[in-house]
Amino acid sequence: MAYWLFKSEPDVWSWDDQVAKGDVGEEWHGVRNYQARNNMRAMKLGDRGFFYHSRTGLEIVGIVEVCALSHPDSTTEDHRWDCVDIRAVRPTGRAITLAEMKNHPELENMVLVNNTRLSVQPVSVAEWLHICGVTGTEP
DNA sequence: GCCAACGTTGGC
DNA sequence: GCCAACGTTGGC
Repeated sequence: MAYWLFKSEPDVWSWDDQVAKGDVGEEWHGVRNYQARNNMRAMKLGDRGFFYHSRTGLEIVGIVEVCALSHPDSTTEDHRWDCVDIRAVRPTGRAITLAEMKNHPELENMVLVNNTRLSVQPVSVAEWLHICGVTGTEP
């Protein structure tokens, strides 16, 4: 299983919105960046990801699961853009902010810390376990 | 709200 | 195919 991180501005699509979708989940549409798209194309069913609030909040608030493989983005006719569906699994034991993550040497190579602009990004197993441990979250 | 970083577009 | 101009993201 691989691990990922999904960014969303909570004003547009928040963790609460995601939770409200239940096990049906929601299409992660609107990504118009090749790197982020390629990450989604590489995802497998059951892969897990952190749900991160960008712009407002700047913190990881929950864990999601890939529940549909990459497919055409229903919000555009442009066939270049695909996306997966994700569903909420559980909130993190507590939120962890970007500022806090920057203070953890174990996370110094995390994409989130080094490339602020990639909206769908990989997370290493070590990073995943570290963040789960620190926040009291079942991995 | 500002602006740095980055990605994309398009003229040449 | 290069690169300047432009647009967008997202931290601050």
